[in-house]
Amino acid sequence: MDSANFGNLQDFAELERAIRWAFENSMKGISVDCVVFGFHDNQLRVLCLKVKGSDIWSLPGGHIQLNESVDEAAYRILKYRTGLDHIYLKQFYTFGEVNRANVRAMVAGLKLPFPPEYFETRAVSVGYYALVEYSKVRPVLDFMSDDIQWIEPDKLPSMIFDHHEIVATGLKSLRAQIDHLPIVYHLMPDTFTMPELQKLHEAILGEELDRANFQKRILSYNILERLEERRTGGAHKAPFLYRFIPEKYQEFLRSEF
Amino acid sequence: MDSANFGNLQDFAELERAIRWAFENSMKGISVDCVVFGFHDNQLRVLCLKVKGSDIWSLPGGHIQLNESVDEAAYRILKYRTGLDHIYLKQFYTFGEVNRANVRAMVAGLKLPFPPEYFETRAVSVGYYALVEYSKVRPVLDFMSDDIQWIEPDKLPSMIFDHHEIVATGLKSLRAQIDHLPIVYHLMPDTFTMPELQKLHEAILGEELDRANFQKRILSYNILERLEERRTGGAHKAPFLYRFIPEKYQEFLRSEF
DNA sequence: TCAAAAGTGTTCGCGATACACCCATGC
DNA sequence: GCATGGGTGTATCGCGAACACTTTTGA
Repeated sequence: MDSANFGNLQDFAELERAIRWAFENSMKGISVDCVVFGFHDNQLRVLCLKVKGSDIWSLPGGHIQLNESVDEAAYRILKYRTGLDHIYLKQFYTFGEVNRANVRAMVAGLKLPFPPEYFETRAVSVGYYALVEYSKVRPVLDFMSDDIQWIEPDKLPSMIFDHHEIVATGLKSLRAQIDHLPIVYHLMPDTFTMPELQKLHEAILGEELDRANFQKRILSYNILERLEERRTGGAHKAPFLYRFIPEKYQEFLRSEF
Repeated sequence: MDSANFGNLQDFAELERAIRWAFENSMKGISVDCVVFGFHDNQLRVLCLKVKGSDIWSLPGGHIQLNESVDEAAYRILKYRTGLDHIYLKQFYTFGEVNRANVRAMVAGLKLPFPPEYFETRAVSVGYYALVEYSKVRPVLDFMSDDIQWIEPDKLPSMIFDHHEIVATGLKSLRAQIDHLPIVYHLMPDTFTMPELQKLHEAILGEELDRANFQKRILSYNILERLEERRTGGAHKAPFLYRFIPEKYQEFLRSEF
């Protein structure tokens, strides 16, 4: 085994080996938590895991292995949870309150075959937010989680530790970014219409935008290609389909800094 | 002893006790590093420590005690180094590359009376930047440092680990902040002239600003009080003295968000 | 034919920029 | 008096907000 992966474990012995491996090959007292944003039904949503045998939910997260950077840990955890590579990922804040995450207290009643030292009484967590295309994600459960859902940030259920605050802070960072960077193309399917893109921006910002001005602003970035096709089916004028041009996007980023 | 403090130690035995105490009462594998900005001689400067017995410099930093948050650790370290309380402090990034900080390798030749486990082969560091008033700081040396200097960010000497990158990233964050927040009042003395404030902004941004427009923009924030006095002595019209009004500043912050 | 929604053009106002002009001070 | 630099006013430009008008589509 060369990476912490608790999925598809055949039996308890194998699970125990995996946990032991993770303990021995990970940094202590520090972890990574990810706010994974997706867009579905005109709503911005966050990927949440239900902690097995409880009504508490958590964000996908995990420890940092000794042989990987913090960024790499975030990528690995996301690949494990979503099946996606090359995700847009951004570190936004590190959470370090003394009592924010007492794992040892949390697992105390579970009668696990490990000494208490395996679990931390305190951990600092580096928060990342990810932008993923909802339809491409195949959420993965494991021995710690018995449900996984896309939930709107303002309708979160009871969350473990300070994960509620982590989502709030991550959303704030995303909002601050979107004002001057068209990063949201990571959240859209390959082709989309201008009204669809506008709905995404509105969902992130939590406010309505002017149609005409939105269109002009986005097109002025010169990172979109208008296709010949249109999206038919609505009882109205068929909107054009657009596609992001990654090379132009890179060019735009360079011109900004 | 209730906090890590290596200053004014009477003898080696006491120093040894202090190090042992810090080892036993601190989180492992994680630390805090601070980019302390000051303004002097019309130059933005960063507080740097020279590592004892070497030509390598470092930023003020340290470990996080078990009973304090990461923010509190940063405040404690800064108070220890500068003597200042109530410093403006902002977390800006967490540095987590695998090989960024191998303390064990660094101290290997020093023949210290501690087993290797006392020193980390890997540490993640949470970066903070601080804004302080140069003239009020009384820099403090200790057993790890034999010089302390205010150095311009683009004239840094050889720095330990990735501290060069930490300064660069911190400066970038400060620049991004200053565009829409007049936070720099923490860097100025109680009273100052408009040209002096402009020099500070120019030093941070690395570019010249228009005098008239700068004045109008700053005054439009309504956080400055113009005093009756003027700064005399120059071979030219005597400029007005100004003072920041903390209450108005707080009011401005609230109106922005 | 009509309602709904997309596409496009025009106007307005504010804020940033550039720059002009006057004022005070030491040499 | 004059060079230097501070204080203030004004013209202009660009961008975003607001909104009107046209076009297309399914029902």
